[in-house]
Amino acid sequence: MATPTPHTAPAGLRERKKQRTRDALIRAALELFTEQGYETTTIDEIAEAVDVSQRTYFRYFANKEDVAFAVQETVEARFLEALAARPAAEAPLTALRSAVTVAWDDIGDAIESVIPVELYMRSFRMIESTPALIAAHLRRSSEMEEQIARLIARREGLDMDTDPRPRVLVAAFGGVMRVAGQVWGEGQECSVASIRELTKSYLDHIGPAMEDDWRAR
Amino acid sequence: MATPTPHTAPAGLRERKKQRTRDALIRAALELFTEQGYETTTIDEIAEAVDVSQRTYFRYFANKEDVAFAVQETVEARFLEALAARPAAEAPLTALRSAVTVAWDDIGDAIESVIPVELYMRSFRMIESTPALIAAHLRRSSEMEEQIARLIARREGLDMDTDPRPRVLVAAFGGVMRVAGQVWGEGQECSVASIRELTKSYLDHIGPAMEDDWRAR
DNA sequence: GAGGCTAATGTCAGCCGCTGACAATTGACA
DNA sequence: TGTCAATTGTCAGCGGCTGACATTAGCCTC
Repeated sequence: MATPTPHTAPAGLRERKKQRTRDALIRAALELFTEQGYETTTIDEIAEAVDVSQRTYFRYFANKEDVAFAVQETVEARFLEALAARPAAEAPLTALRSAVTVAWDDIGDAIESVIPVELYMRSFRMIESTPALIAAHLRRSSEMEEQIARLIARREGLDMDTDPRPRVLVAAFGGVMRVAGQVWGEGQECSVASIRELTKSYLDHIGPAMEDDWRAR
Repeated sequence: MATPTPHTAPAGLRERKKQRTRDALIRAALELFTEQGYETTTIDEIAEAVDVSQRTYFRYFANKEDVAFAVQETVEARFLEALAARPAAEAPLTALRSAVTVAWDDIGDAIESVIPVELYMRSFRMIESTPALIAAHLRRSSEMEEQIARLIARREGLDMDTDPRPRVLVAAFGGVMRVAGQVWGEGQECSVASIRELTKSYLDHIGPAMEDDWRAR
């Protein structure tokens, strides 16, 4: 049995060329977005920077927003893999926490193969300060949470349609992840290690946050 | 001292006319959106139905999405008022729960003064099945949650920048509210009372959902 | 109640995101 | 090398959205 999902480089010249165009579009778009702003950047500019037609851009990305989340997509895929690999004995929240911790190690390389981490971080900030991208980000996150909740429900042998607990837990988890991302984006330390540690410590607050009387202690 | 916020009818003819145009645009838009779909409806159609120019539409609403959330806006305002009025002695989650319960009673009338509740419900379903509107809905919700978290933090005398608990609790609260809205939209019972009860019972799950071992029941 | 003021509206031109259709180019494979 | 299929470019066009300017219509004063 080989690796669950290879993450390998493609074979043919045609395929490699496509990959290069795609990566170039991502780099150019993020560079332009972070430098002059998302709204003021046009698709024509992105396409021109990579020397392809506007129509070609839309053959790689369905819309203007998508290119901003292309890297995030791989990050999320890695996390889902890591979560699915957690032992069934772990409690739900523990499994989520462990999966995040484990996944971040692989993720760094996956990001760096397309863009420098520093650009990834800048685009993070850009997303959080652009209303249209915030909306897209949240929608993506909620789809992600739906998948995660399904996974958790299956682990625990629960029916998501009648038991709201998977969704509720995952909603809290997702919220914490989002906040962690924001704080990381605003900070100075742009290493992958720093966001991993930030996430871990924030996740430790999920339990205590639900107590009734916060003023006691 | 008068009522905290009047919700009264405006005075001048000019003002009343504006209000009527606005309401007519909302009604026409929701009717068209729910009947033939959001994407396939054009602003020109909405404007024509109310017999105004397309440009006028954009003087009332900043974009195509906004008109779909016009009613929701009043709903949210009522909730915030209700929350601010809760006694300081209540625990955070209790205050949220009580505010929701109290607010729904006023909200029914506020909705009905613009559109029939049945249309409100249909538009709810429409929003949840339209990707672009889901994104907008989530962004609005997250802004709402930010406000709520701020309110909660102030009640408890906490600093939101250092203490993540307000955000985490409100994230869970917001998630549950969203799920309750979805379930209500998909159901048959389109009364305001039904969504109020649904919300109440769902909120009761927030505490238990955070336990470590769900299989211990 | 006539006239001036200002807010609301209509009209027009134009940018940009996005799509379908068709032609031109280029890698793949016999 | 020649055929086939995939990728790309070009073009036309729709719909969301905006600025600019002219027109209309409520408001307020004398």
